[in-house]
Amino acid sequence: MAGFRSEFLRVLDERGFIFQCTDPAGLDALAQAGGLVAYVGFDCTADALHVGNLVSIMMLRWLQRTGHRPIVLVGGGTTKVGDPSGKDESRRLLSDEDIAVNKRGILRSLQKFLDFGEGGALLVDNAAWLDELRYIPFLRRYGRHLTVNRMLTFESVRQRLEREQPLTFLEFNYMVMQAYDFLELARRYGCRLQMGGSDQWGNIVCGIELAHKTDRITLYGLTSPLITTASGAKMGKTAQGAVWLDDNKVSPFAYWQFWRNTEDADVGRFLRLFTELPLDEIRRLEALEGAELNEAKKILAYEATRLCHGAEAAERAARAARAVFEGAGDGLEGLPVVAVSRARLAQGVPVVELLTRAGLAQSLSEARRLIRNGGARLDGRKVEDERLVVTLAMVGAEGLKLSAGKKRHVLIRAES
RNA sequence: GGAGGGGUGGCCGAGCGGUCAAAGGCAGCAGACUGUAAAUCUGCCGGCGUAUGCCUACGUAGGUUCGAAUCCUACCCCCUCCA
Repeated sequence: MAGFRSEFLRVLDERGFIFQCTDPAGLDALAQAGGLVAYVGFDCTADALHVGNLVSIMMLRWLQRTGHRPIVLVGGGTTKVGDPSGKDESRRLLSDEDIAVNKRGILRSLQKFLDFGEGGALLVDNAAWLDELRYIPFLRRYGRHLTVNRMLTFESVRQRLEREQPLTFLEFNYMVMQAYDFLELARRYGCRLQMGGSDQWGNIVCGIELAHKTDRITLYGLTSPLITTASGAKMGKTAQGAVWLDDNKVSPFAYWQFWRNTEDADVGRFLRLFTELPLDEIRRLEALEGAELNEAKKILAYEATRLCHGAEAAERAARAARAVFEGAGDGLEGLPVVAVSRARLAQGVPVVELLTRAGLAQSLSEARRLIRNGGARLDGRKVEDERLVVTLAMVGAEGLKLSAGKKRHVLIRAES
């Protein structure tokens, strides 16, 4: 599918964003003409986005950078229905309040990547039209164009049926809602393209077909490959769950570390997808071998963190990493800080409690185990006694580095 | 509506009156080896805890028993077949 003429598709293609496209040539021409409006939908099930959403976000970012207009559709309405594509069990239904909170968080995550200023990216909530949809008129107008035969062939549905897991009518309607969203966005904002992960293909196509039948307009769909790590794990899921793009949930230091720990085989691919470095630079970096490749990982970590948290935070994270892992300089202030009151420290705080508070262990028992396994350290020295009590003097003015294993570190600070 | 099967720790999955905080696998955490990689090996892996100690847990609620994840009753949920 080489030879795109529009900058937008060329970039996406070269960087590995394209999995399927309904009509590459047609879309290319449209993009070439300029002023393309495209959207990606995010559901509202959490109060932030995570690394798993990053591919879509980067596609929107490139869209904007190459002179087009991104629309972010949050599923305030569809979240009330629940996407069956996840193939797990039905999702829990959220209240309006949850959804409102989540929407704000999602916007917060996105603002770092997209410009929502005048004439820029648009944030739209499909509750605007879905909430007041009237059943009979809707069925008469759109239901006639959608055949169950067709819908049953979609992957998301087929999987459920084959696995003999229940698929409720409510969920079955998800794709209808999403199809209608596309149509509605086309009407309201002239949106012509929907992008998403490869699991969204069926839903996207459904919208394209609907729009063609009702409004006789041609819409386009573009999906990105499902990103897994070289060893097959789903991207962006780690120990504590998702790697969030929100610095309140995942510190810039932890975010930087996430990228730094990329598997060798993924470095090139991730540089293309998750940074904006020029391709020849990336080719040079991914050609590095053995331990040299670590340099590429640091650059990946820096660039990815910069996009998400800004240059300054990325810098601090990089410095903290150098201090912690290479013993170079004092960049410890870049570590996530856990503040403990002076008064508390004056009385003495058990290390196990500190470990738990710092999020390095989930319970006191786990903290204890960590110590028994020899994984807990204070300023680099192994904690031998699980009953150890940390005092104000130990923390000092500089703070005290508390570590769980080689990779998780936190700075304990006294606070008045 | 009828008949049958099933609900066990984050997931899968054994257990079917005591020796069960519950085999095994996956995931996770830590240690060793390395390059903050991968692979491999070792340990840990409900909570509280100085503790051979206590608490919570095998769908829910009761009951039988010295003792129940295991037996009985009711209820809820899921699946299969029949109508």
